[in-house]
Amino acid sequence: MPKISHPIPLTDEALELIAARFRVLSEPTRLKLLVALEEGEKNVTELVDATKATQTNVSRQLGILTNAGLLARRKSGLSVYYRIADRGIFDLCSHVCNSLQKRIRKESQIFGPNSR
Amino acid sequence: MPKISHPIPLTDEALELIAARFRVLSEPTRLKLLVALEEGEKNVTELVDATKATQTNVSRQLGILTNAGLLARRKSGLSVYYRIADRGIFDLCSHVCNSLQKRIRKESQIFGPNSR
DNA sequence: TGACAATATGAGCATGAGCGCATATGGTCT
DNA sequence: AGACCATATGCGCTCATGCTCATATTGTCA
Repeated sequence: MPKISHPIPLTDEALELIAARFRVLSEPTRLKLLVALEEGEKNVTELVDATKATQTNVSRQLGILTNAGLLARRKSGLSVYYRIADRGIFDLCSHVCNSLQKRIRKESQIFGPNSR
Repeated sequence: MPKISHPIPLTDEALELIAARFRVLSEPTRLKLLVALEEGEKNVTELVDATKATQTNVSRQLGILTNAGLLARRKSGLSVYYRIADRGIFDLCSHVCNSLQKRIRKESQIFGPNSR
């Protein structure tokens, strides 16, 4: 079992920052916004339509994502357009997806390969 | 801007699961436990020492990590040994670290390379 | 079996986060 | 300026979560 050498020493403060980043990604509404923005930038109204959330909530979550550095804002007339600022998050998501799939496969084996 | 084709369709339920996984990783205490276990398995008492948290809290967080599938348990006499069950989390963490470093570098540029 | 050690768990408290309502802010057009 | 639209924000409610104290559970050993 090789010990991973971290690029950064994992002090309490570093762990705090990492946890904060994960926390930003830990809400379905915010993930939904990120997914909606994957195809390209959208304004708030479009995002409200895409996510079926209220305008208030969408604005709030966009704010959180933006000052976490995940989104960027661009104002144009009355509208504000948001876009992904850190595409690395999609890597994160697909890693998580793989891990979840692996786990689900493993769990379904417990009930036998040909159950239900 | 290429559209990423997700291995899994990102339904609301899928996003819920992904968010839940991120939520598990969004607490410094739990991250500290994962880091402590990176070098190899440890029992609860050792983890209490390593993290300076209370025994109650360590047990609780270990429980959460375990039934998220990130840790595995092994009982031996009075002790219970925990180990990393999904080493992919360290990839996740280093991705986040890189992303955070990039961001910090970018922000410090705003104040000029020779500020402070 | 009884004493003891390691771990887990129930109850309660305090804090934080998501959400909606109403309203504020900032921009456009006539 | 005034009406109107898109977005942001203060306030309050509710629910989830982390934490601790006390206690239960499980295993060991004399």
